[in-house]
Amino acid sequence: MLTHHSFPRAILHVDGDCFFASCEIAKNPALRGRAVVTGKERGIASSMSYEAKARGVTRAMKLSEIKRLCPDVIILPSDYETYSLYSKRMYEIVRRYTPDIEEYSIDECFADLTGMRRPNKMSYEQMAIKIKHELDTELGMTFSIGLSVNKVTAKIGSKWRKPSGLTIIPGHDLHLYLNRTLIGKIWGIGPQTSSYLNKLGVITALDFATKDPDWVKDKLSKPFQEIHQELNGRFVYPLVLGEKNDYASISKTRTFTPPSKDKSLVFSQLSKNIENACIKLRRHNLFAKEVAIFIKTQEFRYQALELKLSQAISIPQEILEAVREKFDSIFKVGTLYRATGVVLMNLIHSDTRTIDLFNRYELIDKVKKIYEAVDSLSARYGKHTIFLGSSFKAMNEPAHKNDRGDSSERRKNILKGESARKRLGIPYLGETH
DNA sequence: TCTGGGGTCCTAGGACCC
DNA sequence: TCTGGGGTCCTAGGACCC
Repeated sequence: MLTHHSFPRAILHVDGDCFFASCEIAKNPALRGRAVVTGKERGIASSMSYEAKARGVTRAMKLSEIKRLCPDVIILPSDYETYSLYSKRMYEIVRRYTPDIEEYSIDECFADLTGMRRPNKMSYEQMAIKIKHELDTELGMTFSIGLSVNKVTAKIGSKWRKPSGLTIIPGHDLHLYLNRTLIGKIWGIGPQTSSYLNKLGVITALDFATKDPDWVKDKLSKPFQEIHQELNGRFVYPLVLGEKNDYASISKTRTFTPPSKDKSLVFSQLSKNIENACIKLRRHNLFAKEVAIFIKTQEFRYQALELKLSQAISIPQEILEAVREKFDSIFKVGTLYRATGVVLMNLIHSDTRTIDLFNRYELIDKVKKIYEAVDSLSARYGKHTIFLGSSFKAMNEPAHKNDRGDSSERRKNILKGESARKRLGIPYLGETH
């Protein structure tokens, strides 16, 4: 075993440059050279081409603001099917050089190239160069790449020069890069921790890396001790190999405009979210044993409830049944609501033979047949061809449908919001802020 | 950084048990 | 009604990521 004397790894991080906008341009080359922005369906920019960035367009900027800055901008709705396709092609190109790929997100992946010099008959650097070249030319967009000794430092590399950068950071040069990187820019160090560290006199990543491990242990929790290790060149975070198909939780959240006091409308919004969450659940052959729902007021306060289901389920009716009466206990008359959401937790795979599933094979079979039909109709005619009566009111509101139309009706429903940094917490029974 | 949406992991502290 | 300590499991909430 090699666990005792560790050898340097060769970890690659690949990051698509303004990925969504680049996919749109790759798909439609007539857009090349233009200011392209995606996120039309939300009313705010989610990705923009460098031409748009050069004109001052930033993430989460309102479309009206963008048009003012840049009247000839092309604004497109997000097209996740296309982005996923390009994403898969990205993984496959990297996979030519190693089977050890982590499909980290739609526009990023990690690859462990360690030990592949002999089979590939080239150095790690040559592999990085070839991978980048193949990605750029075959996909028609640019990628930024980092090559280093672990995931955290490979990420520093891919961020070092953008767009279209390739940065190699050997272990013995790490300090040169860390010295020029603010601690808050390190993967896994967020605003809380970086301002805390700043107060302790830690400004750069090198300041942090050179602290004693005992000091770090004393001041911070485990994830940060691990980051500290990686910044010192150790390999701590393994790559998560293979396709992502199991989930710890599945959630669906939607903000609707305008906010409403109408109980049946709010409930139908929730119903729609539950339906969509269940579609995803079934797509992955999963069943949920726990569900949390919440409604969010105009003042961003949450009312939530959580229930454990006696049986694992994957159809919305059962969840709705369980939720319906309880909904009344959290819904406050006269309060304006702006969003609803559902989180399905405690998920189990359908081929896991558990007692409660076993007893329900008959039902599951029946429901499965119905929903197979529903899901296939939805696939053919659009996601919302068939929906529950309880979702009806929500279906009449086109605000967030991903259609490419641009009716005035759509326009008036476009979200006025900006981006949120805060993750939605799900407080247990009652309110927080 | 004033409010999208979808995830993951960790930890402190309470409940409960011996 | 005071006094000890240790272990495990669970949950709410925090922090972070894309």
